[in-house]
Amino acid sequence: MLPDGATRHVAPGTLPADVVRSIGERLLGAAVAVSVDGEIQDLMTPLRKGGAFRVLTERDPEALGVLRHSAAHVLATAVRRLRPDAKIGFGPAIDDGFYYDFEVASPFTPDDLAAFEAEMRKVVAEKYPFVREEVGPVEARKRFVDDPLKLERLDDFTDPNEIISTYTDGPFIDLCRGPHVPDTGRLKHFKLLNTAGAYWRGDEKRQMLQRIYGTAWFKKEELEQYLYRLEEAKKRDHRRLGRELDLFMFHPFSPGSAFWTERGTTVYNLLVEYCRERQRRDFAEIRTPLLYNKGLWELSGHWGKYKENMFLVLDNETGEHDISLKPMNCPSHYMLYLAKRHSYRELPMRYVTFDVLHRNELTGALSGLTRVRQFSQDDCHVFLREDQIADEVKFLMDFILGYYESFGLTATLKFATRPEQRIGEDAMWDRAEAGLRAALEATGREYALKPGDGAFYGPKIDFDVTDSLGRAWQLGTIQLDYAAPERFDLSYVGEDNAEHRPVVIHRAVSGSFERFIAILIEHFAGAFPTWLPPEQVRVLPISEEQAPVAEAIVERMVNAGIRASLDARSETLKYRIAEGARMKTPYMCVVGRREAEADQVAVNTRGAGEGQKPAPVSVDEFIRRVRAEIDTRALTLSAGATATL
RNA sequence: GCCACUGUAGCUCAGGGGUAGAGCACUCGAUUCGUAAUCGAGCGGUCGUCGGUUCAAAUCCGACCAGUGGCUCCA
Repeated sequence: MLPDGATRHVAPGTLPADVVRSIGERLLGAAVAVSVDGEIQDLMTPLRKGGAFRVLTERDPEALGVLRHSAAHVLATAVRRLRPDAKIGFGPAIDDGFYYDFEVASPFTPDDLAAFEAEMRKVVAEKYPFVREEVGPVEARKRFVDDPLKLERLDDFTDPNEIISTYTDGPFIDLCRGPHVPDTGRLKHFKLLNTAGAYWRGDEKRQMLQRIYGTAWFKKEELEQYLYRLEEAKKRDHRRLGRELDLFMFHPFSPGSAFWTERGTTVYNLLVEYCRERQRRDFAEIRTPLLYNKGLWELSGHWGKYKENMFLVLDNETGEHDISLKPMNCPSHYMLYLAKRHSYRELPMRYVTFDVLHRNELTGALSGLTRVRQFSQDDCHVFLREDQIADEVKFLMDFILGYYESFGLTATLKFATRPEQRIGEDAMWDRAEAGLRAALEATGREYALKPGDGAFYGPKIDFDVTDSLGRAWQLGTIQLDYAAPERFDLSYVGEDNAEHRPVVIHRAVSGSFERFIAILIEHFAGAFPTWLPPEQVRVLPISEEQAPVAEAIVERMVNAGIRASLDARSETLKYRIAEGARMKTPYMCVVGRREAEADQVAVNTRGAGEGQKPAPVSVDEFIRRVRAEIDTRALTLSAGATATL
């Protein structure tokens, strides 16, 4: 069945290429692959079933994955030519590109990368067809006798009747499911990007392979756009903007912990305040200690499962390292819950805290503000009855998504189930997963399934936001926990006057303020909405003559609760405008003779671009508008508008 | 923690066995300016740290520290 409704009847085993040829010879030249009932396959894999048949050309987004997968093979072909000793691992297509893993005696250098790319261009010029063959496991093993990694992969095929496919392009053969483009000549616009180490099969106990990353596109402009996008993303990088906007810094004396400048601290505190404000009504804020004896962690299970990540402190009296900085808040919240008897009437009970946490992250895992050793979460623990789970999850989800929305952020949802390393019995996990999933589905939102990705004490829903480089970061989370109430013997008194076991939900919204700020910096490219930046308004007198008037205007703004400052330096207006713009100040108010006489300011709005026509607004009116923007936490800047009100 | 790369002035970077460089920032002076960097002068670095090779090391080699990109882990 073709998209136009026509049908072709072919025998099973017919090659898609033949079907495409029957439609048109020209189409065959443009075809990259075909889609049969939504499944993508290449032109040289025999058809096994009929169905909706669609020819994929360079215009179809699904074809890109096929191209990139083939690009990985071309890369391997080139590497094998220049480094015949290289053993091949896996080489899939990924978002925006592809990679291939190799096991080699000595790692690749950047020079090698250039040589491989040049060799790839030769392989492309040679236009080797991708030839698919289907063999049994025994024959397959013969073909890869010299490739131990491929042999290990073949160990997974235990059925002797299994059909295994191989693809050959010129001198290179790979164990591969496909699909592929018809020949290596289809690959035109590509670039190798970098090398990296990667554990064989993602297992840190196995040997480290050398991975080469690359990108490939159908059109030259697409490749150029992609490379341009990478450059632009770097300009948004929160580490760079953090320095340029003078928000925070890092120092080798405390790797993984941020030093917040005066400006950065202002932003940080504003976010904490905002977060606190949104939770004032429905959550109870508490504070608990930072240091604990190991007894608490033994009770919670962290001592066994999480000790590697905890900073241990020497107890001078015992001479033992049996005190630790808390890496999580949960156990301390349970302590406070345990201090009283609770009625079913109190539930759900929500404890929230902003305490500082420390986690001893691996040095190689640290990254700017997104992965640090010291941070604060807006961490909440809800104690509730089992029958309240669905309502509570909905409440928390609405809260989290509403919070993101107020920043213009959107998150993707993940449902993560039991990991291998876990506490609690399977029956408990069955109940927890079913309960959380039901609550999640009741909200009707889309989500991705992440099997085995749950916390060691329970399944969770994660809220991910991506940074400017496309890396996903977990911000919010909702984690269901049946284990902790057991371990800590938590209880409440029910309607029946008997003791019952509550359920605990762990919840974070920002993930951590550190990570959240990183995401916000990149999301706004450093240009925060009016309520958030350290400096909201900068007032610039044109000459010394207006300096006293400008100073008085700043005073009025500050009294109105606006973070305004004066720039009356002996520099040209041009210079001061440029600097204010570089610091991404929302408004720059110029005061010249005309404005001074009329009690006005000429407002330059951030983002309006060079050569904008500054708007004269009365000082009182401008203050009123900025205040309104701050109070509503508006995401756009409009206080500079000239409209007469 | 593992693999690769990087580390030169506060920032961005050039230099690459033989006297340490630029622009910006900063300080001072001049300029008082109508919208995206005014001119001049000055200050500022034992070239990440420690060791080795060498007549001589910022430069070559090694270890360590930190950062970057990945892997593993993870808010």
